[in-house]
Amino acid sequence: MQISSRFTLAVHIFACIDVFKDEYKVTSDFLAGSTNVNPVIVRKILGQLKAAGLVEVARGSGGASIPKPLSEISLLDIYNAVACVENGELFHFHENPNSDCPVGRNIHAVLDDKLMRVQKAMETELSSITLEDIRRDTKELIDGK
Amino acid sequence: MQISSRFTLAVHIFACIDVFKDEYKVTSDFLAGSTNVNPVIVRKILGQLKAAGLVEVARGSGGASIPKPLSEISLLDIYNAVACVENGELFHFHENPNSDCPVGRNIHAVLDDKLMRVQKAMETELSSITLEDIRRDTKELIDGK
DNA sequence: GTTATTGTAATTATTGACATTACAACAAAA
DNA sequence: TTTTGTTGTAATGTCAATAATTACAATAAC
Repeated sequence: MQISSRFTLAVHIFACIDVFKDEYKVTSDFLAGSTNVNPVIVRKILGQLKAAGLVEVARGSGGASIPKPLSEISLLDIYNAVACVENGELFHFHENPNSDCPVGRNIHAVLDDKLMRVQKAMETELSSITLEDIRRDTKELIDGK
Repeated sequence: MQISSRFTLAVHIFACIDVFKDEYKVTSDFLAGSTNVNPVIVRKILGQLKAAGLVEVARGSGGASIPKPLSEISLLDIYNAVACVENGELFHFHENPNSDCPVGRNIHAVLDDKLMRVQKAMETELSSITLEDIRRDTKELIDGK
């Protein structure tokens, strides 16, 4: 299975909020229009980002905003906020290896640290990219430089 | 979503084949016993590993074996063989960003290379671990050192 | 108060994972 | 050559996650 599109959606949402913050009120309907997903899905993602303190959402009056510098929000923050993997574990281990078998009894101990290393490598790379990078590259493309 | 347990299952299967190769005929039923998953699932995984040239399976007479040195089979080889992610793409991108929106039109171009970097970081780490590492650590635990 | 919007529940469709039953194809031993 | 054990594969079922959609109460500004 792939990592849920909630993640790329969330990044798209951040890019929109930043790009359009001065021109429009960036509502869930507006964001649904740009991402082409249902407004309710957008609101769920905004809810998760809000719970992580990464966005502010104006109830009633409407509109989302980003309450801190883009350089302080990494793709890892977003990845964690939208909870793409259960328990934060990238690999799904088969549930009940047979403990009566020498291999089944030890497979977890053998594999766990290695899988963790792989996961950390991925998360480290995610944490090295921030929304400021996204903003810069998006602006460059939009301005057609 | 997490990466399918087919991956950890496959590694478990390799460990079993190696550990028990001299004592038992390692059949799909035997492997099903150690992993605690259905023998048909084991056969499907063995089929994928066989297609990738990572195992040999004796039709009729039964039993699986590993046709090359453990040090030449990496976790990345296994990961690719069992096809845990579609198209080899770790991240599922939302399908139809609105091309009438400056952000929707450019989000792919902005994100693709960054996501690829993250994916490569993970795959590089996977490729640095081989079945020889698994064999060594498994043996150490089984022998109680 | 009217209006626009958010937060959330409920329902549905679709997809992948994994389990399970069943059986033909196959290979080796009796 | 029949018997036995095994593989490969199809068909079916269950379960969980994703995502779309409808509906509506709670909220905030005008």
